[in-house]
Amino acid sequence: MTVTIYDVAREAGVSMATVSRVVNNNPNVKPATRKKVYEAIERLGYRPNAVARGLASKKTTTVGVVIPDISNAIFAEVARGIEDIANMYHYNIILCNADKKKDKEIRVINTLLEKQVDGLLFMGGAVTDEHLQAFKTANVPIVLCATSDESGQIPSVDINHEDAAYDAVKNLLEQGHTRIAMISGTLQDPSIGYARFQGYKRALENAGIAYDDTLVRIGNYRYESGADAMKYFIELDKRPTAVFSATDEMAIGAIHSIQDHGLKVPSDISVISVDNSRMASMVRPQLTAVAQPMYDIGAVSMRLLTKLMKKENVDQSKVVLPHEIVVRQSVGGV
Amino acid sequence: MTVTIYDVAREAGVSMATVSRVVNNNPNVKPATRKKVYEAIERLGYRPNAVARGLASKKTTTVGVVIPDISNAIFAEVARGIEDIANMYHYNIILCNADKKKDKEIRVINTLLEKQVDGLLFMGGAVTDEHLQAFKTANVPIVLCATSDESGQIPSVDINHEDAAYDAVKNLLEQGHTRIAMISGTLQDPSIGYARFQGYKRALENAGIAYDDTLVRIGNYRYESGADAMKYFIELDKRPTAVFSATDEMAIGAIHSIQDHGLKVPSDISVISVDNSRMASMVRPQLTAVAQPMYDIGAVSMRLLTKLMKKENVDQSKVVLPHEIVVRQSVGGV
DNA sequence: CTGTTAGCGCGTTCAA
DNA sequence: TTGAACGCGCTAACAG
Repeated sequence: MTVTIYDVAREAGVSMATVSRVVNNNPNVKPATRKKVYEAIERLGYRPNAVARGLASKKTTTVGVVIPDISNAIFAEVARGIEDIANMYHYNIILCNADKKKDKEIRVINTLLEKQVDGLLFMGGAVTDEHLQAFKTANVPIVLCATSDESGQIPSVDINHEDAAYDAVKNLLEQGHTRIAMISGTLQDPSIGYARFQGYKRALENAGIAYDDTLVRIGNYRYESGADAMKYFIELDKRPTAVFSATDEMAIGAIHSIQDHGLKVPSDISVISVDNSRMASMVRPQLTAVAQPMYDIGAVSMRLLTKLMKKENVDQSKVVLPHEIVVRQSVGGV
Repeated sequence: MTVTIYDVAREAGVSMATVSRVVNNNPNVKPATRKKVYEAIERLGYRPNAVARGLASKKTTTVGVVIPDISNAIFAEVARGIEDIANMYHYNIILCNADKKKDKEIRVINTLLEKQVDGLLFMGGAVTDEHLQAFKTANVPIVLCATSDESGQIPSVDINHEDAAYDAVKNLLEQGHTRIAMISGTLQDPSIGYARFQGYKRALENAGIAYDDTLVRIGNYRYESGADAMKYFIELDKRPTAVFSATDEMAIGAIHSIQDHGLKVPSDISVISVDNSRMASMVRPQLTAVAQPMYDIGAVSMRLLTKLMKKENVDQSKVVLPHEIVVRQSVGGV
């Protein structure tokens, strides 16, 4: 039924070793022989069995990717960066959604390891001791991608989320705002939640503004939660003149909420966020945001992983990509 | 270095066959033996090698997914549906972006087949003879997902794109519009481009309205192209009173373009589209659209694939999922 | 430049 | 209920 390297060998009148050589582009084959083999391959419709190859060579040319949720635009962008580079180096990726749930993450890491992936890209929630434990039993390289790692032992590529938030809020401060609210993600989420919240606090502190927790609402990253948070702020006695949102989507919810209350962005209330997803320029007014280079985070982490897999030595195993503020129309002076 | 089934056997004082049985939940093992084996596994930190398993059993419990572009929200949603169901049936997915390019598609199909996937989910552009050819050499089941197939020989799950477009335009017609423009995708794209364009024409025809090709612009699915097309329509001598867009994103571009020209949606110009992505409710006015159940398309196609892989017989190998119109605020009477 | 020979780690008969 | 032995399809020395 299935044609093997052995069939090709017989058809071409050579040994299977020779067939293996031509399939693997080993130069030690006489051109004439090579030609014979290629013809036999063609005639028989031979297709190399990567599983057998993987068993014999202990390399599968596939890497595992654990991601929170591929249907989230931000992560999908990272995934595209990963896949493009993987493709470039002839790797395939096995994609697993884990929704930032620790149990699910540990589980998929293990099945990925069972599948003998040559490396692992981990994008998740907090990296706990259990994660570290699982990583340790892997004897393949791992790089964290858009995920922070308190321990600092695992190679990683991300932006500095706290600085990004800090810069966003600083921008508001520079426009003269002093009553600045925040729509945060859950503080359990280390990078997007906690770090950005810390950046917000630090920026206020540096400006000598007292932190006021009535000006902070926790959202769930969705549009509606941004709108809800904004509604709350608007109804405050002393409403804020500017809002910092941890993500674009919540920021857009906030903008629409402001407009629905008959107020204007940015003249009544300014809005800024971190992400700069494609949606940022698809609202009116267009959203000013600190850009998170998601595609690059994916691409760079995959590139780093290829180096690790090839045992090349890397000078930087913890890379922090730069972020920058993209000024559009949602922020104005006070 | 790596601990094998053989090490476990020795540690537990049984044969490797027995270890294999307990790992595979074969009932023919005495509980006491099973326990011994489990303990040995635990002690040694044994992890089954799925590659070796795949070679021996000729099953990899992984399926290949070729997708146009994972960073596109629509496809990412499908992918999530696929992965959820795959996960449920203990399959993993290898994800390959192919950008609807035929060459790339053929290439990844082949490498996926080399990797011995147990099945293939294909989401691409047109299904050509070359595709059919590649599919034929696969001896694993294949299902087309959100992709049309002229030949009708391959199992598939999709919506009826022409009907969806027809229904969208009909909605406009029912509101009394007669000058209806269309922002189309490329006609080379069978489902989103060509089929939706045909639906548009058929709806006009049924209403006795002559087709006017000055009222059709081809976009590239992006926001900007929608805005550009709309700009063109607005500057027409006899501008349309309604616009049908092949996708949400272009529709949103159109809405903003209308607003930028000082006109209003829907009182001056109505807008409708097909997709109903999350963004549809993230614009003002919120977008009325025919809903494409992307998650379900992914989930159902994966479910179908599992049946095919298990050689269960399926009554429907060509499933067409229903679409429905989601009325929001972007369409009004003429 | 080419062929022979071992495994790679595991599933699976077939006996016992 | 258990074990011995073979083979899955291929890579990788090692000879020649």
